[in-house]
Amino acid sequence: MTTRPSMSTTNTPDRLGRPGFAPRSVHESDRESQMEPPKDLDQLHDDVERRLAAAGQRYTDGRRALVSALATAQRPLTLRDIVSTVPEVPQSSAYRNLDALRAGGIVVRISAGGDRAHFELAETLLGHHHHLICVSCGTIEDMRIDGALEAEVDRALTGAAGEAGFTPLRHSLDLYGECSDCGDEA
Amino acid sequence: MTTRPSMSTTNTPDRLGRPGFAPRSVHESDRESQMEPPKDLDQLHDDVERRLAAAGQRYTDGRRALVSALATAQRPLTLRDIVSTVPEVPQSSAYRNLDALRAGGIVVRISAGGDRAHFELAETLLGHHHHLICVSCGTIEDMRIDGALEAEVDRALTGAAGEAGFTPLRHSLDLYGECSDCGDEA
DNA sequence: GGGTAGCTGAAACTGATTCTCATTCTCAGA
DNA sequence: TCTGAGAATGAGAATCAGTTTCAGCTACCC
Repeated sequence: MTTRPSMSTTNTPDRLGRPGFAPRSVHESDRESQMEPPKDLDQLHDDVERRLAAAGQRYTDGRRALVSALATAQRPLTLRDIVSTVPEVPQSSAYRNLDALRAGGIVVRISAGGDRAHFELAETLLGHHHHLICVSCGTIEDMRIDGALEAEVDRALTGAAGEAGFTPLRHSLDLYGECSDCGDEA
Repeated sequence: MTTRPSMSTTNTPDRLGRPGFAPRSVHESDRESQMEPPKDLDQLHDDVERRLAAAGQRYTDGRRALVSALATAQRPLTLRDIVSTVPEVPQSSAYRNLDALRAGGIVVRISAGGDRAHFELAETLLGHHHHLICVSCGTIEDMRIDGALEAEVDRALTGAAGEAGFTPLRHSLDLYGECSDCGDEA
């Protein structure tokens, strides 16, 4: 369960965090050995194109630009971030295309970081990870934790869910705090 | 302007779960022994009143009604839920008072469950807990997990946060899935 | 070339949340 | 009991993220 990209993604091709595209955070050098070598952007685009095709959708320039922006950013972005990074894609198209990418299991939407939604590539592309969320500026960074602990958490949650008659799909484990930038200011 | 990025509870008294007010989920009988006996509503109101007073704010009827609604609900509520439970408090006052209660560390706002925010009593009143979030109907239920695992998660997160130069405040561990109601329908 | 389904951009719309402002309430001090 | 200051309230307007609509465009198949 854990990793199912996102609720709406009923057509997601594969299951658990298959590490994929480039590593994104500074603190994962220790994982590098267990990961496939990071894909480059071209490989990512090929992968995305294949998935969209499987979902009967085209991989247009606009969508390609969005995926590039998300892949390059190394962290979840708000719609505003995305639109300012890729100004040639108007807001409405950005929303619509992110939606198409979500339906294709390429992108997930995160609601944790305050008022506005963040978007990032799905865990099937990035691997399972968690978030560091700055309570001051709302920035979200990726982080990974030990696999064994991950499994234990998953087991505990599944147990608790069962007791409540709840069918588990995935978990989210986020840490709220102050990022180095905001902490320094204080 | 209230704009303080939602989680602005920078004045929250303490970090991770000090158990307090009544137990709220079915699966915590095993914790009961380690908790203070559950407070009743009157005690809760006294506590809240004291905290608000300390923050230089009054505990008016409207605020009291909101706290009662949240305490009675046994789960996080949306603004809509709250207003329909306490129709004598108009929407604008509800938002404003929830804000005051947030500033006083009485209430927290949860953004996990989709588009609309949920509100619940702070962990200093309810004890540390997590959420089961239904991806179909958006309902959120409380749940608790084993204390030892909790500590381990906390340690792991704090470690990862440190590496990223991040000052940890609290974590959130939520399970997404389908609640029994929505699962049954399918 | 013609047809068609999927895309696009602009603009209007929706719904949650916040702000404004006139009015009312509370409470300490006179 | 009265008063003034400041806090709180209620109604409605404003804001803003996100969604929908619609007419025009494009890629692709025949």
